Amino acid sequence: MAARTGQKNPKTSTAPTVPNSNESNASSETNAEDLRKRSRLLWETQPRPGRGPRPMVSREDVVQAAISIADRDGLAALTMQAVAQRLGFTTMALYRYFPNKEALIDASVDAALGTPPQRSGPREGWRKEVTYWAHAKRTMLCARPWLAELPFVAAPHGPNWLSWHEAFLQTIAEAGLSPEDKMDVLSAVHGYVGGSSDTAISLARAVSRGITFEQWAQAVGSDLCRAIDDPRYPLLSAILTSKSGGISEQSPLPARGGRPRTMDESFDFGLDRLLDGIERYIDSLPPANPAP
Amino acid sequence: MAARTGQKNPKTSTAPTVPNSNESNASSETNAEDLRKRSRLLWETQPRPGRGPRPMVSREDVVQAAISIADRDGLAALTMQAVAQRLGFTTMALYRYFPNKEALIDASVDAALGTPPQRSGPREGWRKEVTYWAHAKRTMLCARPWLAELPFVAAPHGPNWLSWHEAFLQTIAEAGLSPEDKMDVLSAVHGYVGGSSDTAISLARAVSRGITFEQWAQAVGSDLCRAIDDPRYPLLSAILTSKSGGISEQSPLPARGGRPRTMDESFDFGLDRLLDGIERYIDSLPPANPAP
DNA sequence: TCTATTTGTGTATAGCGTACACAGATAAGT
DNA sequence: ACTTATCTGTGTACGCTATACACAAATAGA
Repeated sequence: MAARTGQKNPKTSTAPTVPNSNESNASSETNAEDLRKRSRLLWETQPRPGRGPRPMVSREDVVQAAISIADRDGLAALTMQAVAQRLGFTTMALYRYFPNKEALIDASVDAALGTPPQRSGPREGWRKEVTYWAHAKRTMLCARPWLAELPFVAAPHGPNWLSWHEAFLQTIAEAGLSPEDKMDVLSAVHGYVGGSSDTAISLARAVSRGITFEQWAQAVGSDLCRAIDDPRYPLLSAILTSKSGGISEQSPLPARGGRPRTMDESFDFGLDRLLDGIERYIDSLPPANPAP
Repeated sequence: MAARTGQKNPKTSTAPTVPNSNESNASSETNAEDLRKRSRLLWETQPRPGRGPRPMVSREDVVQAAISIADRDGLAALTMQAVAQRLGFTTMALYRYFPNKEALIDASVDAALGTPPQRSGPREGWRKEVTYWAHAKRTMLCARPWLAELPFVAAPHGPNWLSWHEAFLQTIAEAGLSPEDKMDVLSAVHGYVGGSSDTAISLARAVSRGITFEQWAQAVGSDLCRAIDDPRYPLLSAILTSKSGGISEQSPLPARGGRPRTMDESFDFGLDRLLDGIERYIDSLPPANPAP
């Protein structure tokens, strides 16, 4: 139901070129309507064609082709022509499956997110479960570094995106938080994981393009090291010269305790701090009614 | 010094089209060299021309033109032609200032970051100082939502980027952390702020394009609300139906305490948890030698 | 069987980043 | 002052992108 809108020629809603005025690009309501349309395309499945010839592939196949291109060569290589070629199609044939590239990418992103790994063993405490979730998410992001490259922002949230949220809510289901606090804890961890994985993602992408770890580390490190002896950055300079002068083998800087912290350990350090704070908050809550 | 490399025609290092093989796109070492070149362009100032006519504008002017375009119309509007037109130039004239668009964007990003606001009053505790820093960073990101739109990742870190790091190190200078821990605390807060500002940034961009808060909230909320009554998302569904069935006026969900939490308050909630955890870590450290 | 509808194709277009050659302007060396 | 090497901005051109549009073949309901 609600499959056919009656309108014949929807006149794709991308910016209509506006040849006269290049100042007013906010087409008043069109943009908000756009968001709704994108979301609809992600969620609704078209109700079976009817009359014409069978499509040669499924939308799922198109998405898989797009993903495998992005996986191999990065987001820049993900062009309509590349996808079409991989499917043995003309470029324009793709527009029978998705109305534009944005819609194809929306679908590819959600498919690429995948679903979080199913925890099968016995349930452990919320803290361990959250840590598993965070690691799984980070691993997923690093496995598909092109997701972080997306220039399309505020993409609609598809089924898989929601499934990651659902999985997180499972991890803290028994922690005794209010519904609102659950959502805010989710936002906090979700935000931390996304934001703190940038470096690891950048490394993953570099490696997937044939750059060695050493080359990457040297490039990133040499940026930082420009601070050394620059009077604008006395504290940074002091830290960088305090032990090893630059990026060490494993991580930007060694940790207290002698052994250098790896990049993953730095991530876990921050995650542990955040979870410490959440734990303290949970402990501070009045013990409500401890039902079962 | 080190200004002229002697090489005449550097033969710009973008992918050389590779007409025969479209499989090997990792030009072995070229990519790592690229990173270095980008960094150099960001940091080194060309040593004054010599012989020819005076440039009509400065590199700074070009960057300002680029920023004002992105500020007004978003990253997609930032084209070489638009920048040139705003300066009264031909498109190709820009290539006398920056070797390619990527370099112009690198410079624009760093300039757009700006420097963190100078704290003039008396120094307060590290925790308050870190909070100020986080708010300043979040405000800056929301003021320039196109920064989050950047498809170019792993951009080199310029002077302003470092200045934000330096400012953070000031906030925790007296907290008694080891150099390594300082860097990891910095990474954690930096990551949290960046990752947790996504929603606010998305809103800022929508608003700057003429979408009202209500329209935006409805679009984002309706995505979430697809979870309701979907058997795949029982927990999410329960939360969404527990109080207000969707996104409220202020924030995704109301907070415990009756009044709904605003989006900014949700951000602060997560930040406070993280800082609680950091505080606990600091308190757990052996008191070393309390010098002054 | 007829016919409405849909698929994949072919062709065309506007806009993008940018390579290249050139004319005029400028300063260094004479 | 004159020459000349060098740098600036311009004009033109190219390949690539997303995608609008018209069409032929294929299919299913009438």
